[in-house]
Amino acid sequence: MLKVEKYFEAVGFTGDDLEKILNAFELKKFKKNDFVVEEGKTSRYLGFVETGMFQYYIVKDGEERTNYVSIENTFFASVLSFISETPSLENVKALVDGSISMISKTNLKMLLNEIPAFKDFYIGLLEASLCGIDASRYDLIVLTAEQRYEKMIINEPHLLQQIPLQHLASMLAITPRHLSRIRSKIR
Amino acid sequence: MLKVEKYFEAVGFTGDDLEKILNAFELKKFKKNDFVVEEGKTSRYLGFVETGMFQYYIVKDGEERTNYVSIENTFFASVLSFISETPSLENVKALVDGSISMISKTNLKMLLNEIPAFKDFYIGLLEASLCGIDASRYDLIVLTAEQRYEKMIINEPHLLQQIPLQHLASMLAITPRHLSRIRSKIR
DNA sequence: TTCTTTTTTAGACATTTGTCTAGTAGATAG
DNA sequence: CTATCTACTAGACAAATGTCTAAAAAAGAA
Repeated sequence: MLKVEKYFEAVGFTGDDLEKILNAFELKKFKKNDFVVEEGKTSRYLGFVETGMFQYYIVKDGEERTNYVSIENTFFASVLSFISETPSLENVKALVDGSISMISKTNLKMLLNEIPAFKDFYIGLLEASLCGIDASRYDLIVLTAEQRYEKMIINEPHLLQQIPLQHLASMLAITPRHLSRIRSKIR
Repeated sequence: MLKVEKYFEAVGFTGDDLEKILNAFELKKFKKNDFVVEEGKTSRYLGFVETGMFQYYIVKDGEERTNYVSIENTFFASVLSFISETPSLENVKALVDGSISMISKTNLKMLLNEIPAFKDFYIGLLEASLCGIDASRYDLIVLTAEQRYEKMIINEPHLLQQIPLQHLASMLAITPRHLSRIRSKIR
């Protein structure tokens, strides 16, 4: 059973509605380093991570700068591209083998029109995303790099264990060199 | 005529719906340095700036750190507080005398339930906010302080003329000292 | 295992940014 | 007009962070 199914059940969808929702998704598999979204191409899909981890990053001066990493049981999209239908500024690629339940923008609109409760679900999803990204931006402004790292240890310990430090560094908006310094200081 | 009325007309609302929407808002006036939202208090209002400018900031180590400044004809809220109904981390205060059309969360929910098209409007508002804040976070990670300042000159020249540099500095996530340095370098 | 590649650490030094402080200019109040 | 306050600039120095480089450690492949 797909995780996306459990998710929508837990949110309260049943019967025909649930079936219609699940039919709107399709499962796609990715091998390590496969691209889900490529810079310059418009991404018309919203994804729900079934398995694996997916890294968002942009290439700046030849280097990968990671914005975020999505893990199992979460929705994700290349926000700007998906919403405004413009070429994506960022890449999304699989950090390990994994799979994503994806829904096209067309199907999403169909669900929004046909299932009233789905609109409320989508509003909730947008609101939660807004809170998450607002809090993240807030941290970038208010906290020091060291404080952001400590917060990551507490709030996202799974990332620490699974993701190369170089990627974590750019999520913290610092260089790997500096993260190494912070780590040696803290221990 | 209130700007919020023009706004909802332009978005396509008419007749009873428009009237119902406008009745849900109430106009509040603020004098310079009045608080719209206070840290620690839950903010249950969404606002539409009619006149003036309103500064969001948090107090860190006794200093004001500005997150954003809202100007005329834009919606705003203390996002985290409004959506998740938790005490606000930030203050919002009037930089000059001004007025805001405000709608309570209760009234917002009422409109969402009673006017189907209002749900679509709200989805659009959330999507636009998400794009805006995502782009802003992106800039904080990818651009240097100098590049962020140059972008502000191009995209938000009105801020430059109206807002004290100390506030602009913290919007750029730097100190006034450093902004002064950047300004003298660029000219 | 052994070889190879990737990840992580860290030294040395450069650059960026912050802190503290003071001075100047402009605004405002009396 | 004078005194006071606020905004802005800037010098001197300190702290934070980046760059370049190399080596150790860990992970993966043969």
